[in-house]
Amino acid sequence: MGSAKTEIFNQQQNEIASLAKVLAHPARVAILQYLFKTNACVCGDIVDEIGLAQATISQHLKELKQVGLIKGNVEGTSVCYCIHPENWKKMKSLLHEFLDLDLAQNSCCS
Amino acid sequence: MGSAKTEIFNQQQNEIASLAKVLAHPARVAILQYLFKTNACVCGDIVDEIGLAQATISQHLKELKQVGLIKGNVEGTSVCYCIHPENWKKMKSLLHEFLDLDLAQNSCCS
DNA sequence: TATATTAATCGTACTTTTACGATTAATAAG
DNA sequence: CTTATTAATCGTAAAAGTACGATTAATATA
Repeated sequence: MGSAKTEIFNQQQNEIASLAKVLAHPARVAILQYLFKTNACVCGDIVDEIGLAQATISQHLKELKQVGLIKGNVEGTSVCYCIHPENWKKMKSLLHEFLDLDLAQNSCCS
Repeated sequence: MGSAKTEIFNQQQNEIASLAKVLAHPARVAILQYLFKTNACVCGDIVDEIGLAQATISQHLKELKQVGLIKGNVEGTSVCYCIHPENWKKMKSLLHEFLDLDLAQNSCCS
């Protein structure tokens, strides 16, 4: 039905999925990398850096902001974006916890 | 248009997005966690463990198999699944590389 | 005040994802 | 050979995601 049955999963599973979902588009990955690279906050340069329409970038920025990975400051007519350090760290630890699950020494599927 | 403009992004960005996309559903997160937990490979138990229809689970398993995170062995009338250790490690290092980008000591957005 | 600039939002078209019942294919058991 | 079991695939409905032009809102400048 196009929408996941989140009720049947626990909070951690849904959180991991939500965070992964926001990383599941190359444009958003590129935006985050660009924000890390420029360090100083950036606004509409993102539109120039990435080759997508202004409306599309704005939409992606909204999603990144909604999960809390970035924050934006209004500066005159433009808006300055940057990584949200605390929330980035939270995401990191949540994903690390999942990614670092122990691999079985022997798997039955050879 | 529903499909991402992958041409305008580099390979790393597209790979990160692809891997994130497969983790972007709680059912697939739950399946992976269950495979880690059971260690020994599992087949249709996954359908019982998670409360989704057999066809839906089969679809999710297909996606996990397509990105290489799991593999399946036919055993009689049932199929045994497990984590693909090498590919899991590859995904881990790719995502770690991205997640561990350095945070700026001072961000201009206060 | 009028005009320019910047970014968010609206409306829309199209694609992909999610979910499930029904069917099919393959193997095991009688 | 027939029947049961298991899982993949098909078909389909509904929801969500992607992208962009056009519009709107807010601020800066002349």
